[in-house]
Amino acid sequence: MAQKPSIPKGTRDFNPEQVAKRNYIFNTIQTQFERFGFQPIETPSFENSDTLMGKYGDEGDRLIFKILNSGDFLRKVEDSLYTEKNATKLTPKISEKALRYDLTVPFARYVVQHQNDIEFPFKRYQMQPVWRADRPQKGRFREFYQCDADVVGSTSLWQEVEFVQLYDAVFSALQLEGVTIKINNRKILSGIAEVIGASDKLIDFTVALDKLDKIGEEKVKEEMLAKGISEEGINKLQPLFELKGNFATQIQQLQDILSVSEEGQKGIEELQFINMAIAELGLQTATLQLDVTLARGLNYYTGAIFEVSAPEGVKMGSIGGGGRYDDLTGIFGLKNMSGVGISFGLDRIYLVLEELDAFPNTVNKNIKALFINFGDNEALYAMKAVKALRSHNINTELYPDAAKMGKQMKHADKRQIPYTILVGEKEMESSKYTLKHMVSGEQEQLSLDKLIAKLA
RNA sequence: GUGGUUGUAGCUCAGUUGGUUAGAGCGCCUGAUUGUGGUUCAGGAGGUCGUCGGUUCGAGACCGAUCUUCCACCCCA
Repeated sequence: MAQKPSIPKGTRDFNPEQVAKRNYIFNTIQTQFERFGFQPIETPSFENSDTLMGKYGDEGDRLIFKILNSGDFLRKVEDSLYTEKNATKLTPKISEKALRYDLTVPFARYVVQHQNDIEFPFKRYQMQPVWRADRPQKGRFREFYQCDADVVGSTSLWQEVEFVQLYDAVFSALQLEGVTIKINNRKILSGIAEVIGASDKLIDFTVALDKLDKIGEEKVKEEMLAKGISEEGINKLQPLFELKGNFATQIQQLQDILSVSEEGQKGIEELQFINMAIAELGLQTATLQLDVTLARGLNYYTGAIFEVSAPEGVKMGSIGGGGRYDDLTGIFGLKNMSGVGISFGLDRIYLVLEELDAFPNTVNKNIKALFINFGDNEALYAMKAVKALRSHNINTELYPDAAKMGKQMKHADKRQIPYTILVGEKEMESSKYTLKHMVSGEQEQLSLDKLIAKLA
């Protein structure tokens, strides 16, 4: 009868230590979000399917977890549709709800739905799990947390500047030094596509360009050619493959390439604005880097595109991403509402901190001392001390059973509790408490006041 | 969704061309030690070899399916 228990692939249980570490990351991000003026909202874990479907491209639709209708959901399905076995057609008939795929689209829905109650510009943050029916890999799960901060209702580029500062603030607070904030602009990509006569193939063009790091110049050219971009156009890209120098000099070179594209020029202006502001304001530990091959979320980004990569040497995909979307709420019927935002991948940040051994020791919320139980008389006496310690904000507890002392000590040892406190007949007579430091093994006799002073 | 990979005790892993009762280290339990854990010593428990089916006199090993792990694509945090 007993079945071997298991959890679905791509999901995880978290033990107390892991939860403590995750909360540390959550709290750090939350503190910075609030410092920058963002306010929290939450949305349901599942949405109506039509809210989500079609917002992330075909690939995205495939990765959305659909929720089966309740009841006798097959009864209403026409026989012909059922026997056709076409999932794309059948799914909408048997599933009307789906699990949240990211936090941005539900946020857009939220803004449109509550537009009359929202004071714009609206800065919100949201830290909730999202689900993707992806095939799991390292740092890639089917249930994971995103921590998003977005602003809607402002086209000001100062927002982009703020988000670069926010990324820097969070990763500095996490003592995760050396992350790279990559930035690009949709208008630059459009401009380049325009210049090479491939405006209608923008997505194909950028998807290929995005792989430059991974597969190299030649393969990128091959892929572009295969997607129908002319050889002449690809030749015009040559200067792009040879971009060199810092942010400002790369911008200079881009300016030459994009001189004939109005949209490209606009993108350059925006990047210049952001770069100059950041150069003036400075960053604590992160680096801002122009990356013209960066092409994420093109289904809705219209201006800046951000991606954060882990410090060099850590093998991990991006640990954050974001960008500006001029018309995300448009699909829900609210026009002219520009948004810009960033996301932190909690689970990946966890893996990076773990790999770099960068969690502080203080994440542990363990109790500071365990009272040894010598029997009901002694336990009642000890409980009074427990109560006194707790009233001084000292985390402590009494071992519940009068078990053998060895067992109780071992329990304290296993839980890595720093102190044990012994209160037996001897101590009760002298009104003292025997405090044992578990690492050194040293013991001392203390009055209650001294005990509190020592552990507080 | 495509291609590959992994699964043996709580954990990490051995297990020969298919051959008796499947092993080790660590961990766990008991005792040496009825007011002292982490060290030591003695003893002990624990596995339908991921699951289902097939080949065979005989399967942990070979074959198939399925689930799971990890990796590369695709895509993405």
